[in-house]
Amino acid sequence: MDTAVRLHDVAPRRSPMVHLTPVRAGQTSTLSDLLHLMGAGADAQGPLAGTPIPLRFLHAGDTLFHEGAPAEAIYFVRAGTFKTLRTAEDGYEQVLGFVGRAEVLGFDALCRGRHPSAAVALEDSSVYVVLANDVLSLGQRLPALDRIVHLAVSAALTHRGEVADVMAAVAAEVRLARFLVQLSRRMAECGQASRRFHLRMSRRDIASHLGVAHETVSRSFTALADWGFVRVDNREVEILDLDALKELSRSTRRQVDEPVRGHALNAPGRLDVRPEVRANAT
Amino acid sequence: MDTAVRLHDVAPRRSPMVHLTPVRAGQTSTLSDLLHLMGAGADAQGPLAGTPIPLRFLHAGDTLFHEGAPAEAIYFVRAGTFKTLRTAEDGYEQVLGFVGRAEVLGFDALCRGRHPSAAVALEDSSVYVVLANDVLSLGQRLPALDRIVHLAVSAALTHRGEVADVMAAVAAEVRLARFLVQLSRRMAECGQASRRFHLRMSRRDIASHLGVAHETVSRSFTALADWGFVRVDNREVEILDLDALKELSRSTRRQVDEPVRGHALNAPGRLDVRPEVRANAT
DNA sequence: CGCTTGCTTGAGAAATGTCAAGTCGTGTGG
DNA sequence: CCACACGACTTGACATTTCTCAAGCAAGCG
Repeated sequence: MDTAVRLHDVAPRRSPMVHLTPVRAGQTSTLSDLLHLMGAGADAQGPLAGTPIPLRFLHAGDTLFHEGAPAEAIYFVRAGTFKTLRTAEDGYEQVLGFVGRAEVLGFDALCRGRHPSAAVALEDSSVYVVLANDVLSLGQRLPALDRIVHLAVSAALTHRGEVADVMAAVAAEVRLARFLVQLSRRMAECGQASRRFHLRMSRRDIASHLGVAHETVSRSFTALADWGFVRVDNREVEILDLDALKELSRSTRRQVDEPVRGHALNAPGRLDVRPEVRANAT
Repeated sequence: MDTAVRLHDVAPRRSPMVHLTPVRAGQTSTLSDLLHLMGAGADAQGPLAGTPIPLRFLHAGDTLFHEGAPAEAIYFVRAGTFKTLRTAEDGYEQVLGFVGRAEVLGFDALCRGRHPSAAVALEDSSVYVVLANDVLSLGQRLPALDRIVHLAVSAALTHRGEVADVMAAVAAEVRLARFLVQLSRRMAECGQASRRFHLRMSRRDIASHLGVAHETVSRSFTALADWGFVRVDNREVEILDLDALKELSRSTRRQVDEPVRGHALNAPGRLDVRPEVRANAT
């Protein structure tokens, strides 16, 4: 009770305007800066290192690119967070995922020439803009760029694969648990606090991403909090028991037949791990 | 009734051993062949065009690479079909997607050095093997290779984005409809028959991919057939009314608030479009 | 010929979707 | 500075759907 401060004032309400290399809107940065961001600082040498790379600044809610827009460029997130989404005819927004620092955006547009999904900033953000044509031509002359593109895209592909895991869980609390564990891990990878963080996205966005109704997300948050796994205050989340959260996220759809030739010790429904859970619900 | 032949004997039960450049198991092909497969035949010139590219042949059920295996290479599907999946601790297989001809496999392993997912052949198949190291080095010397890698990966990213759409639908029939529409479109893109085809995957695989129980997939198939949208015989599927199927797949989770500023003409639940549906169920 | 695997169908229980109401916080405008 | 409106979030109650368990059928294989 005393270890944790009031969750309210932990994170700034808006755009924690990160302090990086002092660059202002409209100003361009260099290829060297981009390589540094992507962790390829060692390769940031050579004659092309000074090649200017445009920056683009966005405010919370701004759209980086719309669904269906022509593929002009790919983007590397320098600061901030984005959501990628597809909008159905009736206006329903299907959130495909959330993208943060040092991740790539818009690469999926290359194959068809148009963006299959849109990207919207969830907070004040900035991105490096690499024109679609330059991706190949620059990459040919500077292997380091080619390399970071490969790595970033590979990571994006991995990340989108994890979406299926999140959406496949039967119970809504499991989906949320998986989402939080994933988020926590990604925060840690970015060098940020992984036990307590500020959700940049709304409940509705999370709901869409998990494939459930937003009311269910609310209820699931409450459930996780009741079980003592997390502490939630609006968009402020503190993970109290990461192990329990991971254990919960291991709950899978029961594999009906083919009882895992060998040991069947972990076969029974994982959901019963926490009897209190369903018991309290009664 | 007479237009359609008996569905049984339409497609071969096993491996329709495509007749391409006559290559036998163990034999290696050339970079030029790979470029041709990927639709970059025009660029299949130059001194490196003769660079040997190993081929690998797999039987139905064979594993191309396991989850967690070191990233040794990426693969381009020359013939056949694969499923990519992640296996949970209790043995549940989460199917991430299905990959066919001219598509890339294993690229998501580059960023971490290990395959985050496994790939299993659903029929007798063959793939071009490009070693992880060669992806960069060869790509540097041969822009055409770099290009097809970019395009193929972009397509893979797009494809994984569509998985969310499939899994997000509320009703199971809608998920199946979206899956079938997607499959039909991809078949067409490969130059194959898009109105009638043979499912290479089991009901269980489909179920995992859609995020529902396999019994529900069965019921959904029956439902689609009852409505006259498709005709199903085991794994043989014939699409009778593609428009209806597309219409059904447009059903989205109802967008509760923010009634799409402007026109709300298409707001009401799409599911009521087919009254017979729920009516017959009673 | 029996076995295994894949698929279908049925029935009950449990979970979520949906609709509805109400709280809270924020930004706007008087 | 305050009142107000608006959006985000929470919680409740009910209908609906799916999950789960079970049984049965058909086909392929040893």
